[in-house]
Amino acid sequence: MQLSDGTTQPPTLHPMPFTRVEVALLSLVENRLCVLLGKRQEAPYKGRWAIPGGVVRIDLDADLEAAARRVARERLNVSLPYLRQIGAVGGAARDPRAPWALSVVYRALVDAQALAATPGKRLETLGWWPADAVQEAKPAFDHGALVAQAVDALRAEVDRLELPFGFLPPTFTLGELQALCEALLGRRLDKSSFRRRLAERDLLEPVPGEMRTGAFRPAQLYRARSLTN
DNA sequence: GGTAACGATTGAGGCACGGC
DNA sequence: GCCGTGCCTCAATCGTTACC
Repeated sequence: MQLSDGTTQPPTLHPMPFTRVEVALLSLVENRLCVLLGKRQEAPYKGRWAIPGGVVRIDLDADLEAAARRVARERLNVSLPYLRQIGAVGGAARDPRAPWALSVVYRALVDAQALAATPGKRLETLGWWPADAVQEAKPAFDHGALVAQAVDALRAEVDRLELPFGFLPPTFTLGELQALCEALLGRRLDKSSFRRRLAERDLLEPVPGEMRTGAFRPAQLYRARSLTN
């Protein structure tokens, strides 16, 4: 192999891992946190559900995130707005195609309706599975554990009030924000504590003169302070 | 038919209390 | 002290009912 300084790389002395990226796409579907799985067209695990993933291609991918974005395009026919790396998993028993497989796992929270993903390369169909019941899909490889990691990471962020403002509408009421967080966390939140923590972190600002009118008392509309600075 | 009174509902906020 | 829980009050609106 020719290196950038003109020298030639000697043959490797050590076996290298089978290196992949996996992308866990999360969304709220009917107010439940769900993960997008694709049904595999090819062995191994033909016909089983898995999170979209693919091999890192050093001839195509400038870095790991670029690899994840390419995989999302190829498998789902979508461009993802943002990705966050969860971490990496590796081991000898992870993938029957290789003696040792390494996966770098990314996640993204997306609007399932707006995403409009369609099955791409090596996928028969796509489906949104409830994140808390993903084991019922009998996911291929160790993808059940990877989904659990992605869900835990997202919920830990929401718990810390690192809110997914890119996932929210431009303006929202405190009730709508709390409902969204509760749906992502899969549990109810105390209104008083939630609002006090929001106020302490100074995350939101009221939109002057903007109220959400309905059958009852109009609610104040807010927007993310971070989006306006 | 028009109007007032009342209850139900929901958003917003406050406060006391207990566990850690 | 911090945080969650539970309960309360106040505001605003809608629907129902009673009264004129």
